[in-house]
Amino acid sequence: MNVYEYLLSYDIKPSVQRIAIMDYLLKHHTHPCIDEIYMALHDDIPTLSKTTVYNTLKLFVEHGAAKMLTIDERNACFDGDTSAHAHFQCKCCGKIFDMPMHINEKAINDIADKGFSVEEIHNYYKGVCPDCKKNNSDKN
Amino acid sequence: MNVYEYLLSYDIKPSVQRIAIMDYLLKHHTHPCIDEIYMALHDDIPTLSKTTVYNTLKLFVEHGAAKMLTIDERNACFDGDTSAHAHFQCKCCGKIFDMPMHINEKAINDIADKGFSVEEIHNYYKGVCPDCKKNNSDKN
DNA sequence: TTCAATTCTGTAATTATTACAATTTTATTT
DNA sequence: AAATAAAATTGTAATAATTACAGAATTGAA
Repeated sequence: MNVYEYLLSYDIKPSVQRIAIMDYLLKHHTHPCIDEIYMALHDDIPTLSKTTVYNTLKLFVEHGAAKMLTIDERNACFDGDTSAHAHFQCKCCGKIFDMPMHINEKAINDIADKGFSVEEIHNYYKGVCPDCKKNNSDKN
Repeated sequence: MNVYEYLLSYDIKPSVQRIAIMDYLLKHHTHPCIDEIYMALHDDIPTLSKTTVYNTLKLFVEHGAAKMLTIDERNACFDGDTSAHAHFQCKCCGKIFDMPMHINEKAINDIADKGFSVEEIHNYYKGVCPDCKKNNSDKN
């Protein structure tokens, strides 16, 4: 399935901009922020507006085609991988990595039993990634 | 232990402002944002500056006396309860509730085995709280 | 009491995000 | 194919959260 059809499957009308943004999300697992996407696509689509990137990602999230991450304190990041998975952000380089998510059914049930409707599960870790650990030890 | 000693135990020099802010955090489990704290303390300390609230919370987080939550998309929230626990934010009213955290030792070990140093575990849910569920059904 | 260090304050600057009106593009109807 | 309507995009301006910073106030030590 190409990106055009992929967007249609989420009830999103494909446009040049939307296809380019979704394509970027699907091909780059860097959990990009608005600016990363905007700058990356600016070469191909010089008329692209940052407002369009904002609007488009909001649309994607509303239609379930992307997820917004509020892991980074500075600004929102976006993930084209909508499957259940956890994340790890390196405090040193800021990169966000994908990690497997182990859903605890009992924990969810306990919350539901208290009368809460659970719609989203967020799970992430912070620490230092292997690369930064290596680089830091090299300095000594 | 009073708040004065509590701050000292985290190597934080107590001042009128710091004591008031930590006291607010310890007594209110609402996961307040900067503005909530600022407005709540403004009556008692009319000279309080919002910059001081920012600086103080940053200091608390650095010393481990408070945790910053980036659950709410609008602005950062703060938690004086530094024990390991999860959260639930209601998409309707925005309130953040405390939930028990079930740490999955195996998941942490798997991440560590990949060469990552895990320093923080974040776990939260989003959905609708019991009160909002009730209010929404009342409208029908 | 004097001096130095720390803390606090208020304003200005910065940055991310949103609002909105005008323009462009796309789809539909005649 | 031209005219019309609807939707999407753009760019600028506004908003809001956060940070930078310099001066004032407070604290602690000599």
